[in-house]
Amino acid sequence: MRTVDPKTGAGAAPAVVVKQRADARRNRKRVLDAARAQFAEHGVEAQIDDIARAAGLGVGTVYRHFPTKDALLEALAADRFQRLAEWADEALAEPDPWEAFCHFLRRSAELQASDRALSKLMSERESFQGAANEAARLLEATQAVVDRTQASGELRPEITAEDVAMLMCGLGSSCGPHGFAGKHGMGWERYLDILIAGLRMPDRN
Amino acid sequence: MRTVDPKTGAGAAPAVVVKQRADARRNRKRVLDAARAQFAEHGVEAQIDDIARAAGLGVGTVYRHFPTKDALLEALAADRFQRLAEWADEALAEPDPWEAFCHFLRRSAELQASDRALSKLMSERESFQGAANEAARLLEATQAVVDRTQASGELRPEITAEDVAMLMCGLGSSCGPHGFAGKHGMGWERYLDILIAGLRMPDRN
DNA sequence: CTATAATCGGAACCCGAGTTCCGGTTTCGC
DNA sequence: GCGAAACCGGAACTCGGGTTCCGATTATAG
Repeated sequence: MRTVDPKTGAGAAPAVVVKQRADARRNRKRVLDAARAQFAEHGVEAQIDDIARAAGLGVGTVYRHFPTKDALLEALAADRFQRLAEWADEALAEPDPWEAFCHFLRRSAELQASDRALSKLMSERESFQGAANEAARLLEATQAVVDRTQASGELRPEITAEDVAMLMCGLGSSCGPHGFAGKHGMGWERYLDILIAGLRMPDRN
Repeated sequence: MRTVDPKTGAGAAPAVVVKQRADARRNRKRVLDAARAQFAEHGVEAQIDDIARAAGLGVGTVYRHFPTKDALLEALAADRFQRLAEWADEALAEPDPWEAFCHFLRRSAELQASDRALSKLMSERESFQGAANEAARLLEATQAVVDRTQASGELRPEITAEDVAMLMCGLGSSCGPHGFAGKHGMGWERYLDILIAGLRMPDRN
């Protein structure tokens, strides 16, 4: 029987998964779900043991599916990037460019602020080895939204997708549950409002 | 001989330091300097051993002056907060309120972006036990600058000192040497420009 | 100069968290 | 059903990094 290299399987492409036992597939999902929750709540310092317990499994099982803590993190990151990229695509389909742009930012901000680990990963990790493709795709999709909004004359022309990513990273770190804003009972909305005002063409504000 | 409780001595108030041997005083400063450099470069995960080596001292010496890694971090944080607060005070003395406000932000941003540990501390730490006073003073001083700038009609009226702090925390995490911006070769200037535009009264942009 | 106490250095200790290992269990093709 | 191949659980291992300890060293009072 051909087995799947866990390293590859842990990445994103669900393409070549060959013949995995039913319980294994089920448990992989459990691990992923538990890990997402734990990382979101405790940040990257969430412990594998806790993830395993939350998933109702042993640590060994976690490690069989994801050879390393980093691999697990990357798998989740890839997931997130993918979702964000989808949202960017959806924004392209909305009628009003500026509205779409804001909506995209709003959804992203909400996601970022609710997940302590993700923002840290995005703003701190040296590279997203396992999620590099997804990250690139997200940036691309974001650029499309930026371009469209600029074409409508509502967004400053010098803004790039990288700027948006950078700003959203900042939002994640300072508005997350353990960030400065979180500690002072402020929401990410304030941050986003200021940011959006800064991005918009001066004559439209 | 009355000895100084290291815990107290490690804080900020240099008031009651009674009779410390000259070499001890000298070494304390060395530790502080080395720690500042190491933390700035490597973030909070800089190691005590490395700090000691950089200071040309043994680890024991470091621990005699600062009973814990956290205490050391707090001492440095207090320092930083104090400097920032001074800058805020200086801003109050500059003639043009808006210029002064921007200058203050610019200096702060530069400091934040150059120090990996500081921004993490500010945006992530549960509480600044040892630096709580300094943090409060900084917030107060910042509020004064904000008030003055708002009075001049150049800064949006709903902005608070907390907003400014939150935004600068975000800048620190995403524009530091290891943040998103740093990895993409972007500077903190872009971030700050957008931010300032978002803070300014719409009719002045 | 000498005594004494503060200070220094760094090897050793400790502990937490990621990772490995292997006997027992479950699934699936025949 | 049956047996082999996967898979599971969780105790045990490893290792890095903060912290402690104590004999050697050095500064200061008298």
